[in-house]
Amino acid sequence: MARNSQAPRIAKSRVAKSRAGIRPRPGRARNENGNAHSDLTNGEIGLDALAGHAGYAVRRFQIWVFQDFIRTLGAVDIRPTQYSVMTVIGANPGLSQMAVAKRLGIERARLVHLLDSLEQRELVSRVKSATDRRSHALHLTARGRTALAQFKRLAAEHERHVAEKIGKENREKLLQILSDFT
Amino acid sequence: MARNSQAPRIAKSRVAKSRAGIRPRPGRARNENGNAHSDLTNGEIGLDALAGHAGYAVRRFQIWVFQDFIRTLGAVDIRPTQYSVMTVIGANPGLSQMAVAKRLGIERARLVHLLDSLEQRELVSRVKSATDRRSHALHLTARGRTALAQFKRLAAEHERHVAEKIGKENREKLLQILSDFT
DNA sequence: TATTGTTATACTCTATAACTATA
DNA sequence: TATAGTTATAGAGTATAACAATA
Repeated sequence: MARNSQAPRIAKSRVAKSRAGIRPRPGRARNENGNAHSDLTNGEIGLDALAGHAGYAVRRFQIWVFQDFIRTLGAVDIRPTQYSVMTVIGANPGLSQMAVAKRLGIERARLVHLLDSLEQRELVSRVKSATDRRSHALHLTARGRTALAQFKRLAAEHERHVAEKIGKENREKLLQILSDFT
Repeated sequence: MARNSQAPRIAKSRVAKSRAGIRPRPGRARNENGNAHSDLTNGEIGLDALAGHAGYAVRRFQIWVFQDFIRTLGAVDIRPTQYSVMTVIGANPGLSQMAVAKRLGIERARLVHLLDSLEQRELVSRVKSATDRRSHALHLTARGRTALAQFKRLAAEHERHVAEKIGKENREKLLQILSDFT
């Protein structure tokens, strides 16, 4: 083990850690609530402490959902953010990059790269705005419209996976609870 | 505008885009559903197309929740993942790094850096396991236990913010729906 | 002066691979 | 051989700052 070894070790630009002298009570593990692993009697790692935290559950769920989305749309190589960009442009052709970025909560600097990639694939095109020559009007190409229709069918399949995972009613309740965040 | 300008432009390792000839119908914007901005009558950007997508709502909600967590625990400089690591170690002292990583769905390589930072701040310590000298038993330091108690009070305040945002009942329903992901 | 799109940088997070010391 | 911890690297994603063209 490099860390904590007695031999001097080379560390590039990282602060020295774990001074060898400091070691806490290495005896029988006792948890911070005073009980000796009472939450481990089932052999699993106790996480009661995180159970009441909305953010933790939401994070884990979001990871699952995105992974399923990426898997389900893997054959067409479209990720969630790319899908959301194409969907917004498809429903609102002519939007500027700023407008799309604001609507989706994406940094405009990042949208540049997302659009570069979609434009290379000839799914989206930038058109110079006639009224404001600083801005681009965004459109789907003919190919992009056809492709988006397919992406939407796959996304619907993905939504069915979500419904299978948490239950149809729960999915609908979830969408209702989070409707402000759409 | 550098992009699409007629003058030659230097592009480092990026594929040439937007051949100047190809420009889609720049006329009146018409959306891909065939209706002319029927979803824009209120002056807002239509997103009906994303409304039924659980992943999108969950992503936006998760961003909000994490930002509030980071803000609420900003004074103690603890981020969600650091909090979850300390909480699991606090509730299950003596766990190995692998066990913590698996339980929280973190890459073990990433946990190394997370623990480096927590160890530098003397909140967590690695103790060589007596039974398996490859592994470290993880413990909170005395300082870590005191600190975690304070973090938990702040996290509880954060949860109240969540309840204010989506409603007390909705928060509880959400936790129930997502209980499998804890 | 302010805004749009762009470029660039830095930092976080994720995903991998390889290395070491152990088992 | 396999596993635990570590190091390193590459790709997303996020957050900023600065710049040119245009308003």
